[in-house]
Amino acid sequence: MAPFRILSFDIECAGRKGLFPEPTHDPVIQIANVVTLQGCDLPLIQNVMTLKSCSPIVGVDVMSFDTERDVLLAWRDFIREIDPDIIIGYNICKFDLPYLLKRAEVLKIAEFPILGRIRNSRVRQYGVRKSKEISIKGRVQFDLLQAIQRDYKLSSYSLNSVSAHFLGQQKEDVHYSIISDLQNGNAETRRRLAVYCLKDAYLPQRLLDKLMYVYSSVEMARVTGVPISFLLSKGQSIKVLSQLLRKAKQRNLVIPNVKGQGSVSDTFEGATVLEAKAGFYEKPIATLDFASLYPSIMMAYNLCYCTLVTPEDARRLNLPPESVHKTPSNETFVKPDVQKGILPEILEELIAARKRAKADLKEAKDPFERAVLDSRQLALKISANSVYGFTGATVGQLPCLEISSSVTSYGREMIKHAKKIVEEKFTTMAGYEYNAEVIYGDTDSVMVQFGVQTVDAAMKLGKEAADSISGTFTEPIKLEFEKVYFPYLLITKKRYAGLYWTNPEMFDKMDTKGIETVRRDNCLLVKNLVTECLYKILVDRDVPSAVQYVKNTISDLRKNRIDLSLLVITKGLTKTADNYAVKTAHGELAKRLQKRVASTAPNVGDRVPYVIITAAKGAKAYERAEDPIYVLENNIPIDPQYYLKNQISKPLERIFKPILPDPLKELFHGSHTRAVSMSTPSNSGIMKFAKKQLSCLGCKAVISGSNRTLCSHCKGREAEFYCKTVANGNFLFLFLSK
DNA sequence: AGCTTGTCGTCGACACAATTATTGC
DNA sequence: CTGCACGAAGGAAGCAATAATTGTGTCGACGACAAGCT
Repeated sequence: MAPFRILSFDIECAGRKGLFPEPTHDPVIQIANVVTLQGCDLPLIQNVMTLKSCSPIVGVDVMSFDTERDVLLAWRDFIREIDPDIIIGYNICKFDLPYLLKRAEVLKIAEFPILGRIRNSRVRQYGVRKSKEISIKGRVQFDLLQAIQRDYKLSSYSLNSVSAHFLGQQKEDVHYSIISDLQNGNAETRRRLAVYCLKDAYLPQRLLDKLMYVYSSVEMARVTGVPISFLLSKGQSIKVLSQLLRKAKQRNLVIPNVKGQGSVSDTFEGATVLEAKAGFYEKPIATLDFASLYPSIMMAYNLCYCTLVTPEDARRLNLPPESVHKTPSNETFVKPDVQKGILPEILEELIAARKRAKADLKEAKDPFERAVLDSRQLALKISANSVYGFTGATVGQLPCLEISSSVTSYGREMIKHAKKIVEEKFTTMAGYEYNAEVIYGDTDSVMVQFGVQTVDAAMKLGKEAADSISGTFTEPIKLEFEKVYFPYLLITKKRYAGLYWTNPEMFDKMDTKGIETVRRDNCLLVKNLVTECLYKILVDRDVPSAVQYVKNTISDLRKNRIDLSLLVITKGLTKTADNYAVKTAHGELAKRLQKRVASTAPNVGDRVPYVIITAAKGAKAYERAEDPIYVLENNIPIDPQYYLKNQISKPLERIFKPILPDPLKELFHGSHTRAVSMSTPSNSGIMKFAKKQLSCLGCKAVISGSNRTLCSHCKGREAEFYCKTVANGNFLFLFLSK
């Protein structure tokens, strides 16, 4: 099969100065395209289509046009000539594509939206208000923003920060307010804009390649039987439904349409989380996991829509007890010899295929092949796990709480059973050296302290326990020994940290769950501080050094020596400010920003970055939240006390609690807490750089006057250089959205 | 006039429930 | 292949758990103030 042709593109629009471009008013001024073949590193074609003249760029085909109409039509012709299989970009499905269509409509270019592969098929836009869906027949659209938002949890999803995260490189950020200036300048400034635009087309291609999206998407589409476009535009349930339909057709069964069947609004009981015996464990903790718990339960007990026996069915059919399973939630399902379920069959296939993929993965040496196989096994795992969720989705296509509540009820029994067996079997009475103790467990796992001192011994006992307990369950339910934590810091349910060992020689990594280190709603300062402390405690086993590190950080914070970027907190905006029942910092800030500059204000679904500034005593946090860039620009003082009290003290207290007798006293009381100063961020490193630079930030010429950042030549391009400078300072990308 | 006493409002501390965001599995 | 009439549609995995913050209510301390007493 010929390799896919992939087109990555980005458009720039001239907005009225400082505002987001409106497709009804503001023209498309540049389109950058990068064409690659799947599997090839070098771009096949790189070009830029611009309005008005533009200086040449080495290696790039720069095409200048007199009218916007010519630019759009040139792009249409380019698409038809290149005939790409996949069209990608960043936020193309919500911005670039609808914008182009709208412009063509405004300019009355009826012949523009003929981009598909079916002759004369027009590009169609579905949905008027909220969801814009554009169909280009025969070509797959793949929006990297959507993909990354779906697959990765990041603090910011700007192309800049995403590129920094995955590719280790940043783009040249051009402030939205100067795009018009660059366009209205000369051929040279338009060249600058073109380079920027081209980079925005190039980065999505790099991301697609690096994250192996083509492989994983094709695999996922293949195993679940949905089009690739569904993977980004629709949820999990469509995949399960697709598999169900596929299987049902083979069996000559029909699936009822139950959607209009009133509101099944009640919820069902989920999994058991064992009580966490909090503490710092300096003995190895073995972790036993049920492999694919919920799928194996559904297979073991033949749970399916077509095996469920309702009370009426039971009366009518009068089934003998030996041909049914009675679940702990008191539902009845027939055994496979009466009727084999569709869901177990789907799951069997998915799991068998995943096993093959894993085996292939082990064999594979070539990195390219490994990438394919790894994404394949991952796709199968995800598919298997979402089958249970589908049956419990009361607002979904085919809810069946009898199945989902049965699954969880079996799960609850099994984790309790596993705990009981471990604690009954591994005792001094039975000839073992120590009494084993289950210190924690969540849904499908038990953490066992066998009492032994070495990782090796814990592994041996773990394997023994897993094997003997597996034997007490129905096939294919299996308890596996997975890893050893040593040492292990258990804080509460769902929050712990430890060194993760899979072989007795060396630990694999430091693993943290639920703690501030893995949460996105903390500032970087807290995240870094907690990570560093845990590292010192768990890896170095040096508590005094961790304490000293905390003290130094507190001292720096008090003296305002912490970079502002480390103090930025981000939270997702889930609804508009008016719809919040209680006022929230990010919600109120979003409301204020909306009033300030509506075009750049955060929307629902965006993450809102903010810092806490000083204010009158007793002021609520939501009154003190402020946009980090606004804080920088206006030299507003931040509130170190807030960060000390509300951000870093509690998380540190929780971590040190099992280790130090009186953590608050040890960490927060002492000479390092005395040096209080109320300086503004202008004293911090980053702004010193920006304000007091003696050479011009634009052209690096030395400036004679003292209070200027730009020489007379570069005056007037402040915003552009501001962006560049801050981006180079490894700073702005952390929170500059859009 | 100077003191005592009672009332009233304010403030801070604290407990508690509700809301919100996020993660674990 | 094109044009027209007609009908349908939107669209969604789950629960358990922690922690921060807001909002509300209660309680006690404290000071201001006025009235009354010596």
